[in-house]
Parts: sequence; structure tokens; C-alpha cells
Amino acid sequence: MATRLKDIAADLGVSVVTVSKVLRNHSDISEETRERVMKRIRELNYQPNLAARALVTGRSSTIGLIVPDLVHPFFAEVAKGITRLLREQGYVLMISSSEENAAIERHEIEHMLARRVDALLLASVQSDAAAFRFLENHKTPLILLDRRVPGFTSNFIGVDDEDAGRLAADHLVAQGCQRIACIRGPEVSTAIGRVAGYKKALAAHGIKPNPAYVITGRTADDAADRSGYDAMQHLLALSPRPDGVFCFNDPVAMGAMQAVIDAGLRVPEDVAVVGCGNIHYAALLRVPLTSVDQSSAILGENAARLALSLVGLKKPTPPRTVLLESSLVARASTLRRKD
Amino acid sequence: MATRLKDIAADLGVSVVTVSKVLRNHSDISEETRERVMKRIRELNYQPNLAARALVTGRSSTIGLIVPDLVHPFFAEVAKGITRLLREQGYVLMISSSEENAAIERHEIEHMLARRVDALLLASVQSDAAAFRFLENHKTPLILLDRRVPGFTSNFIGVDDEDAGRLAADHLVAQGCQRIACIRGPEVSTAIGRVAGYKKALAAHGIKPNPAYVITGRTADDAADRSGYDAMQHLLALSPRPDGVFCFNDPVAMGAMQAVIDAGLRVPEDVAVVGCGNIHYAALLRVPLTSVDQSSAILGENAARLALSLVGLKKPTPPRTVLLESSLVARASTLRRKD
DNA sequence: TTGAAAGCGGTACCAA
DNA sequence: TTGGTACCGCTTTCAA
Repeated sequence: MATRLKDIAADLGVSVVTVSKVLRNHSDISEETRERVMKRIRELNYQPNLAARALVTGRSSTIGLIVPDLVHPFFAEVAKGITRLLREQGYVLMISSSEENAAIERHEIEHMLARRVDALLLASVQSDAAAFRFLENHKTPLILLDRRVPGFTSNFIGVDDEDAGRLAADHLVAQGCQRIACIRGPEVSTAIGRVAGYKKALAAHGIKPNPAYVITGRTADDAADRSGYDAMQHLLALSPRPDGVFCFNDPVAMGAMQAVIDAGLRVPEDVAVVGCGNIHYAALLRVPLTSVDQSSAILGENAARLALSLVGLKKPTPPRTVLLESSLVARASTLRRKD
Repeated sequence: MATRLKDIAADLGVSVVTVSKVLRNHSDISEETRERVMKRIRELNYQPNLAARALVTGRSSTIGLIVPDLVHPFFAEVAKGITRLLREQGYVLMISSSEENAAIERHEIEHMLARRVDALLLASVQSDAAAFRFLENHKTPLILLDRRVPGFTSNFIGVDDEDAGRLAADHLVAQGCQRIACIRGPEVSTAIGRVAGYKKALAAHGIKPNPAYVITGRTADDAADRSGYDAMQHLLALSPRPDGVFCFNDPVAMGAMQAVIDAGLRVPEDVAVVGCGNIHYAALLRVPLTSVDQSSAILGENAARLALSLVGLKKPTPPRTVLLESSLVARASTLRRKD
């Protein structure tokens, strides 16, 4: 079949150990031997069997990533950032989707660990730490991505969600909105943080909160837009109806805008809409969407970097937290003409 | 560290072979032994070391996927379909992006093969078969996805591109367009097929082709929309300018629509636009986009199924081709009011 | 500088 | 039905 170390060694009349050392630029090799071996390696286009190497070294040169939805542009962009960095390091990405389902997530985590990934990146859908107990004294580095899990401390990389919520609400206030609603996400840290930021911002502006204006979208697998649509229909039925809405993420915001338009109202004149995530296509929507940017690709690269730095550390290191700043990108969905 | 077969065997006073057999439901095991072993396996939450298994069996239970761009919704949807099917089979997906770059793609192919993926799914950016010579007598099943490579025969799964082009052009004609342009993609089979279909459709309607109306967008890594924008600007500068455009894919179409709007013209009244791929967000764009649906998730599932069916076949099988039908989804970007 | 030997954690084959 | 043994392809250790 494929060429093995042994074949090269036999061809050249040296030992497998010698070839192996050349392969890994070991110093104890004469220049001449190195040359001969390298030449043969190139001729045969030799590729070491990484499974064998993984078995003996205990390292797979593989990073695992589990996200709720591959199609969600935010996670797709994060994944892209990760692969870019890993490629440079000879690492490879094992990817999997939990479909926003805690049981599937659990199953995938175990599967990834059985595969002996060197580190696991996880944008979790779990809402509490109980599901993670089984992970606590596992030696594989785990990095929570984007979403934290209350009560479970681990490495984390994401954005400052409270800040994101505040940016969005501040912006809506600045655009003259008076009745600012929020379509929040499920009970995960991102949703909780963003809502908290939203509330603080309103308070800071002396706007008294209206509980009816905070509504939770259906937990939305691949139909976040659908969920946003339905939630917005509810909000529009209120009296008085909101004139500004902060949405948990961009797909929700897209659905929400659609609902406003379908109701015969205008974005942003009747209802201004802010999303979160600033996905690539936000600018191309029916009404270009104002969104809180989460620098997803950079997040991905940093996540990969963090993962690699954790690989092969002997002593367990204290969990690290990396928070990226978010910023608001204003577009037509909130920019009202002065009237 | 982690539990091994050996540990379980020692605990129970049986041999590793016995445990191994239980693990794989080998028949030669007494019910009683099986029970005892299973019990202990559960207690310890034993996970076999897949690297070791891969080494001896030569199978990694891993499928490789290389796409030009992870963020492109079409490929993201395909990837999602693949992971869904693989999960059910205990397989895992190794993913990587070629960033629309042939050299990176080549590198990633070699890397995946070195990892001993059981099959490789590839949406290639190569425009000719030369780059694939090195693959020809490789035993790992290769499945070209979406894009074929001229002169290189292999397994293929995708849609009938000529049909897609024809559907789009027919539709534009039916909407009353007279001067139908095409923003085509790079020299890959999908672009070639779609252009061919477009031309045949025009011919069938007795419309004489205008070469100036067929324009190639910059090969667009993650900026297909940008590329569509620029191409459309060119088209709009022509005299007479086109009144209908078939775009190579949805992101290109999104950019093209933007260009029309920025030029102060209307979609579809002045220029009707059709995309290809029917990505999830097509309906939520500034002008909801008419698009040729490529059933991407189903494509992904079928690709995974095809890949698995090819794994472990002793004799090389003749290459299989799976063509899915496409259909057109008409939306506002082409539907003109009767006037 | 080089290489012999001993595994890494499983599976396959065949004998008991 | 059970298990001894060889071995998958590589790295590690240590002696030559």
C-alpha cells in the first residue's frame, strides 16, 4: 500500500529510527544521511501514518469543534477562522454540529474525546453545568466558545455580551426609540448577558422597563429566522407596540424585519431593528441590518491559538478567559431620517 | 490515563481478546461473559482508542471534506447534511477549506490522505486534471462534490448544471427579459455547465447571444458578493444594458442586486436577477432572490452515503455519478408586475 | 551519529 | 467459547 518508514529505511540501508529522526528534524543526524533520506522521502512522496504517530505520542494533531449549527453564519465564520490558523500548524479540524440539542452535544463530546482530539472547542447548548460533570477531571483541554455555562468554569473565549446588549440599546435610544423591545435567545450565557446589557442601558437612560417587551424566541435550531418572525408578530400585537427591537442574533433579526414588513410597517421608521453577530450578509438584506459585530473570524483564530497553547501542557493551568470587544455597525435598519 | 481494554480484562480476569470481541458484538461470546464485560465498560465509561483501532484495521472512521469556502452558505449546508448522516454511522468529519486556492487545496488533499481518511469529499477549485494525476492510483475513494474536473474521471455528486442554467434563462425569458446577461464563475465545471445551459435556453428562444453579456466575475474567495457587484457595474455600463441577469451563485447575485440598486435602478423592473444555490437567506435579502435550488442539504447527505458505500470495497468500482435535479424558486427579484 | 528493542492500544488468526 | 501471539507504523529509550 502506502509507503512506510520501513520501506525507506530498507531502500537506503539505514534503520527506521534514522528515517524517523530525519522526519522530525532531530539533531543527531549527519548532513549527508539527512540529504539521502530527504531525497527518497520526496521521491516517494512519503506521508507518515498519523494514526500510528498518534498512538505512540498520545497526540492526534487534531482539534475538535462542536457548534449548534454549521449553517449559522456566525459559527461558519468562526470555523473558517479556526481552520485558517490550524492549517498553518499542521493541525486538522474535526467538526460536528449539535443541532442545538443537548443530548446530541453530549454524544458528540464523548465521541470527540474518544477520538483523542488534542483540545475541544465547544459552543455549548447546555444551560447548566450538570451536563459537564463528567468532563471535570478529563485531561483534554476544553474551551468554551461564545457561550459560557453557568456554574462551570473552564477556558472561555467570546465577546463581552453585556457590552453588546448595551451597545445595541444605546444605539436604539440614540435613534429616538422610546419603546425598546428585546427578542432574546434561550437560557445560555450569551442571551443572558445581552439582555442584562440591554436592561442596564435602558435604566441608564431612565427608561422604565416593560416586561412584556422582553420575549424569548423559540429555541431555534436552523430556523432562527422563523423564530424571530414569530416573536416579532407577538410584539407587534402589543399596545403600544415597540418602536425598536434588539434581537439576540442576526438570523432572528432577519426574521423580525420580515415580520415588520409583512405587517405593512416600515423598518426603521416604524420599528428599528438591531441584530447581533454582524454576519457577512447583513449588509445585503432587505433592509441592511444594523448589528453588533462579534469579529467572528478573529474569534475563531484566537480560539484556535488558545487551543494550541493548551495542548501538551503538563500541569493543569488555571482556566483562561479571552474577551473580545464588540462594536456596533449601523445600517439602514435603525438609521432614521431626521424628521 | 484513560481506561484501556487491558484494564477491563485485568479487572475481570478475562483476556483482552474477549473484551475486544464484546465491544464489537462478536458472536463467539457467552451471554454471561458479555454481560460482565458490558457492565464494567459502562462503569468505567470506557472509550476505545480509535487511533489504535485505526492503525490495525486501516480504517479511521473518518471522512474528509474540502470546500472552497466554509462560509459560503451552499457549502455550509452541504457540510451540515454530511455531518447529520455521518453522526448516525459513528463517523466523524474532518473539514478544511481551500480558500478557493489550488495550491492550498492540493496541500489539504495530501494532508487528509496522510490522515488516512476513509473517503475524501472534494469540491475542487482545480480547473484541469493535471493536479489530480498524483491521486489516480490512490486507493482512498475520492468523490468530487458539486464541481467536476474536466478530464478527470471519478465519483461525482452534484446537480445538473446545464439544467440549472437553462431553468434560470428560461425563467428570465418568461418574465419578459430581452437582453439577458450572465455573470459566470471561474473555469470550473459548474460555471461551464451553467453557462452552457443559459446559452442553449437563449438559442431555443431564438435570442441571439451577445458575447459582451457574458462576463466572468473575479474568482472570489470569500468576497463573491463583491465580485458580483463589480461585474454588474460593468454590465450596467453597456449600451443597451441588460434587463435580466443570471448569476453563477447566490452571493454573486446578492452583490449584483446591490449594484443595480446603488445605480439608482430597480430590481426587477429594470434588471431582473436570478441566483443559483437557493441559500437559506435568499428570501430575506433586500430584494428576495429568485434562485435555482440545489438541494444542498440533501446533496450533503447523499454525498456522505456515497462515501460510506465506497469505504472498504476491495475491488476498485467504476466511478459513480449522482445527479440531483434542480428547480427554480421564483421570488421578487424576477417577478415583474404585468404592465 | 546510529540502531536494536520495547512498546502505544487495539485487532486478526489460529490453537486450545 | 476463550485466549496466546503476532503485528499495524511509528516514537522513545538507551546502548553501541
